[in-house]
Amino acid sequence: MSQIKITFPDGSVRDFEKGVSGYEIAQSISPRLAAEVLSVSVNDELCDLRYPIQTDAAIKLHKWDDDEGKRAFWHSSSHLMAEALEILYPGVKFGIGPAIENGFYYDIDLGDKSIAEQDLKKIEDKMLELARTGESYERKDVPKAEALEFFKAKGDEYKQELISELNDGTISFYTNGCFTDLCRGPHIMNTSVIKAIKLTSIAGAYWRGDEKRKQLTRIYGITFPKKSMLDEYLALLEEAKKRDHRKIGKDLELFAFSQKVGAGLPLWLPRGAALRTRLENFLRKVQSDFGYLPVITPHIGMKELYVTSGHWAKYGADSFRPITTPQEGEEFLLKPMNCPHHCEIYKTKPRSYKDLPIRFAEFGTVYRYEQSGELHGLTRVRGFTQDDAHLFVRPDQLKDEFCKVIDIVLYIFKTLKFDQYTAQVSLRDKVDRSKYIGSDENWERAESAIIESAAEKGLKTKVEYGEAAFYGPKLDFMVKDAIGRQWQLGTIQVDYNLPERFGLEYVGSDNQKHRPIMIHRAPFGSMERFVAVLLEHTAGNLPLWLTPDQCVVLPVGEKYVDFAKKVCNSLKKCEIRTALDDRNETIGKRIRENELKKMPYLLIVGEKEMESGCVAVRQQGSKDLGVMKIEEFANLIQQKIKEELGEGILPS
RNA sequence: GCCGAUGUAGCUCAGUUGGCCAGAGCAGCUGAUUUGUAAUCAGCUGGUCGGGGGUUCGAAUCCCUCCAUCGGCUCCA
Repeated sequence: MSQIKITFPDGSVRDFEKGVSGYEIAQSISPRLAAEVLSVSVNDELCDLRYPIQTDAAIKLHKWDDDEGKRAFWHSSSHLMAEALEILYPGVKFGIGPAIENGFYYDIDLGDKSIAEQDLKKIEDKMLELARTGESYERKDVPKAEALEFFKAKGDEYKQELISELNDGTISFYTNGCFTDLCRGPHIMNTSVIKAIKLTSIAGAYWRGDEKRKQLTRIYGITFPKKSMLDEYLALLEEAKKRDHRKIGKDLELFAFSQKVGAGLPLWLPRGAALRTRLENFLRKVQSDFGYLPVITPHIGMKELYVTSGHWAKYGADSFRPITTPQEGEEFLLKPMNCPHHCEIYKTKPRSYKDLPIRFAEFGTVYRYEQSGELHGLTRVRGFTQDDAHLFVRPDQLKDEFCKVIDIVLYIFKTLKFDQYTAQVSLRDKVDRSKYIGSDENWERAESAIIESAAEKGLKTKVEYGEAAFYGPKLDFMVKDAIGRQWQLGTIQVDYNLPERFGLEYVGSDNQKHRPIMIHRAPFGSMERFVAVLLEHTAGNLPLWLTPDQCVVLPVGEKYVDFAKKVCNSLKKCEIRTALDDRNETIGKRIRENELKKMPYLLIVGEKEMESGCVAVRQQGSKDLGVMKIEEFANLIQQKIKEELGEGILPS
């Protein structure tokens, strides 16, 4: 009997019989591990636990705690759901059914039947019933012809399409109970470990993500090896809902929407407007230090402007319709972006190489007719304000300027404690180049400028193809919301195309005309989306420098109102945003309400405080900081704000 | 735009199978109370049940349609 050497993640090596499976290895270590293990990596390749290992190998056993373990568990759960569906809806056809970040889904075609949310319980029950029988997941390698034949006989054209794109010899089937699926695997050993099941939602999803093809029914679900884990997960979702910026925005009176004004057109309420203005001023200061020149441009522009920029051809049909005038044939567009206006500012006079880089900045409000189903709170709206700027640079300045923009984005993220961001390099689609304008040569220059700048700044980036803007590649900064959805915030783009289309020029030291390169950039992305994500991150407990009110003074009773007013005035003199709550309510009620409004500090004043010229300080979240002099409290706030804002940033 | 769901007072929600003038708590208003660290008491006001159309003797409740919102898909200059 020949032996093979198995290396474990800790570096230890043990001998096993040739053909040993991951499951048997787990068993040899401990029965408990064998019970918990879900999949195995053999030489970094994910495998079934039953897979016989024939040569020396490094292995890693995956349990629930590993992403790989969860994936096998959820992927197997999607097959279990498919089996239940096949039993409950005979003749159902299957698209794809992968594991996702939280759970799994399966895309199905029910023909002329349909499925509604109330049917999910029935499917869950069937799944549980099947899971309890402990069906095993059996793998079988299948020749392509046989695989095609199988799904042809079954009448499932989706699987046939998938198989037709695979190479013969790489095709495998998995069977659990009466359900057999085309699948690469790996899967868990059997269904008995699936103890808790929740089918979460139904959605339409286009076959292969193509809106021109048939829409299938997608069923989302999640499963767990323990009932208590499902309960915890559901509780977590409930918690996340409390952080939803739409709820916080309403509760704290930051913004609102009105059907009459129109969907996706946010109304900033006084407290929200104050918050947003502070964010804008924060960035204005940084930009001023970095040599940006504020400009202001109108909210509309001639249609011709966008024909020149190429936006009309690309987006015209799906935009707000042009505005007409009493003048025959005259058409204006609500501006969907600021770049063309800024190009025209660049062109107001001849530019020398000595003038560059030129950086025009504007908090520019733009309007885009987003699809109705896409609107979402403040994160996806039809009217929003970009913290926009366009940098016109010489080729030799491109990388340095790009890096300085990265510095600004990272400074903002650091100040607001966004430490969980992804830097995404958004490039052209590898195959389909038809949706982009400009020469390959310019695109390649732009793409390498981004990649090199990101590398120079030591950014860990993820490259995504097909995510570029139509006129150029981007470096996008993505941040997640309360329930894990990714949103693009900051964006930096290199553009050789618009300068060409607008005929932008500068005179070089050689007295010849040259074309500048444009950098489009918006570190927040948009004020709306940034505020939304900020609210979800902080659960509405904004940093002190941003909150509408920093503290509120609560006189214990009528006799102390005058003193409370004095306290307010002294704090206002120290530029501390102070509110007074002298309503005829009990102190307990006023404390409760101000806590719910997320007021950072409550200053309670009564007899003792009045005599000693002090305030009793209570920090949001029931923390008693004791009694202190008014100046002492003012210092505390000012100190805290300094800490929040840090050292600031200047160009290096 | 597509699939699924939801829409009752400013907010959170009752109103199960169609049937007397549509309810509660909070908020608001009036009055009493003048308060020491998360809800003082009493009274009052407030809704063409998302809009429109239909079925019916009768509609918040059933049907159609439009709008908005929520979860996805597609899209995102």
